[in-house]
Amino acid sequence: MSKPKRLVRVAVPVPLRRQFDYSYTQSQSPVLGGRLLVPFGRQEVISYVVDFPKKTSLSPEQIKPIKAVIDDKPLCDPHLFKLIQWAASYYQHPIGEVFNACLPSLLTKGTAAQLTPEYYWQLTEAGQLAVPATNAVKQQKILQLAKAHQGKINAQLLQKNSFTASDLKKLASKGWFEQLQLSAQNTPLTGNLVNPTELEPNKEQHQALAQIYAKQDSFQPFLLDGVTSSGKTEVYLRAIAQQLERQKQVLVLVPEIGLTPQTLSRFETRFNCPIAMLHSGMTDKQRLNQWLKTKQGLTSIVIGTRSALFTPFKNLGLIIIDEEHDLSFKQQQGFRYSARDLALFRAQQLDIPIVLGSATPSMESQFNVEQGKFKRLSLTRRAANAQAPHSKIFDVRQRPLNQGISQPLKEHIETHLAKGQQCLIFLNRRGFAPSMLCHDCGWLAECNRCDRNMTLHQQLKRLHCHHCDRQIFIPKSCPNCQSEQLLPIGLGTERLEEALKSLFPDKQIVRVDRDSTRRKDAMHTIIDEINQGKADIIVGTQMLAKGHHFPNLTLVAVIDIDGCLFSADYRATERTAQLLTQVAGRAGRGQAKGEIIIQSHHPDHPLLVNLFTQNYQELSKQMLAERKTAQLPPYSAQVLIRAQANQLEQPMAFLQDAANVFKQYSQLEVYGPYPAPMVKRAGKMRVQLLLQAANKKQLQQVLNASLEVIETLPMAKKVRWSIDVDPQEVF
DNA sequence: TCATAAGCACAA
DNA sequence: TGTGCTTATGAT
Repeated sequence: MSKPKRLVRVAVPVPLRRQFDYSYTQSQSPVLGGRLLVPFGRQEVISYVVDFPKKTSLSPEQIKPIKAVIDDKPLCDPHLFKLIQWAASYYQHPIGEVFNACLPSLLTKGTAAQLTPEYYWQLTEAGQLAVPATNAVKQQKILQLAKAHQGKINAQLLQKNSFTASDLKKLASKGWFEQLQLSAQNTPLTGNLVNPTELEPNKEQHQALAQIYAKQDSFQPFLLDGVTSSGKTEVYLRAIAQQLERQKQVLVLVPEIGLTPQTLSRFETRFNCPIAMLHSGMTDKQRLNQWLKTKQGLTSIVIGTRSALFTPFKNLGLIIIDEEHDLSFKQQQGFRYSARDLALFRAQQLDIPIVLGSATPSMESQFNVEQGKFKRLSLTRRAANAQAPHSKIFDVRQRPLNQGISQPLKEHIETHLAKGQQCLIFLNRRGFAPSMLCHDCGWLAECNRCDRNMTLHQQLKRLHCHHCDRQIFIPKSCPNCQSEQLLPIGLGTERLEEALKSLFPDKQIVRVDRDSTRRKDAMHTIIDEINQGKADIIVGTQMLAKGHHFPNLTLVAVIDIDGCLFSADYRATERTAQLLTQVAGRAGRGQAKGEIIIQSHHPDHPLLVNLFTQNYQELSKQMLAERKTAQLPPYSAQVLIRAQANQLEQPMAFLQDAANVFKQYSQLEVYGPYPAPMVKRAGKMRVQLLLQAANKKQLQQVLNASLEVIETLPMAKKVRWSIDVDPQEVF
């Protein structure tokens, strides 16, 4: 008889929908939601405690003892722990991988969950008076930097100005600086957290706030539906202020590219409290520190992109989701969660209000308003003196286009420029040209690993596949017939910029796309330049569509939207309408009236006509009605099973087997399997299977019952497959 | 005949 | 997913 063992059930970060049991000794004390080091196969891995089972179906000799306990206190509070478990089950994703995706990367590697002290450098009296040698340029610059910041240089400032700690250590050895510890505990969380403001909310903002205030202690989702420049941010700031005064913390989620410096500085000037801004330039250590501080209640506001949703809070009082319609809230690979939807779960659990803001609300949120789950708060008036812009569709059929620009558009640009105003030319295609063609034999530059053309980047002198990242030098001659007549095909932002430079030789033209803003801080610099009036014409991709505020920008021109008007995906209309509305919203945010011009070969297309004779709000009512008639989400629920392998036959066969399993459930509609919109990507052949049920609950039931069977299908091991609950791109 | 690549099973 | 074992391929 073996004596009963102490058992612990853990989640291991492997793609297995299974949990594993280990034993531990009396001297070890693992905690729920804490980490363990366990032997796993031939390795040792970090794993997460999810349960302490009384008994197990395994025989005692199968159970290995744990190697070590890493945390003596839980990493996740019970709420976060429950959120993670719920998310793993809802998105049908292995729970160990979910833990890994939710925690700061240092914690997944086993780093202790302890705040490491942060240091800063303080300029000494000797440093104040120090005069470095004339050739010691770096020393001079560091001293200048210190003097510009009250003698204090912290790690961020150091990094931002590309100095290193060893530079400072050298100066410290001269006695010019001393290193001091920044104590987290001394940051004030009481007293005057909110700085006064002279901005008075208008009537609509007032009404919205009154409703939010009224629900300060209970779960209530609000859809803050406000046209561009109607002052959504001011509503956020005041709603936050109210929670701060009650000693509560606030979580603000923003889209990936929406972290505009302007919005951030508004937060910083308004609040006199520690704000954790989780941005991409942060080191892993800084991230962990902000995470730990927030958990201990040492920060008041957390602003971050989708993964910030999983920050633990001591006392969370409000969640805000800015630009809630934005696709970047849905992770598109691995653990495919929607931060917006999980935020709702979190708010419900904590019984706190949540505000989803957008000028172009998603169909899902409007549906929730319709169902009475969300309360709509409308802001219809543009702030201050801003007038609604005037919009026109230019029919470019049979008209000559000079690099995509029609003569009337050129004249409109001239008119605005003549008044000293700025123009934004929008083209959602980066690079010089979408492809390259041989004039003699018709050869086209295609990616050999994907079903797409390679984009021509003239500046980088490369052909670049935007789908698999393959890059090659531009060939001098055609690989097929050796002709040197290789021509760019189509129009990208690089080429448009070049064309505008020759059309308006005496004007300043800047380009804003992923390529021109790749360098660190480049975005910031460019935005500053635009606001200082150093740019007359701005060429940009959707990067510029959101959130930016350029007071002197009066003309927005959309060069080529035709490609977005026809798509098999039912969500394409919604996305195009959102994009156009957001881009249009950049015009006329200052005193002068704005103008929007859309060039199209389909000027009678219902989407364009409806968008401009009505507005997004009206159009979205129609779109919602169409979804209802067709029983498409949000009036139904979908899951997409994706599979890929080297040959098309394998994922096809697997998904056919899977489809046969799913077809046994009468609640389901099964569509497919069918080849993915881009069949070949990065050398893999991709196939998908779409499942639809009347609602999310039914879909969950079927998935829970059927995935065990799917996993054991013989083909399941031969292909790489994944589950996408509430998919964003179906066709 | 050896060396490397591809396929496969398994994890408590 | 990472590992190690087995099998296939192929160059010399």
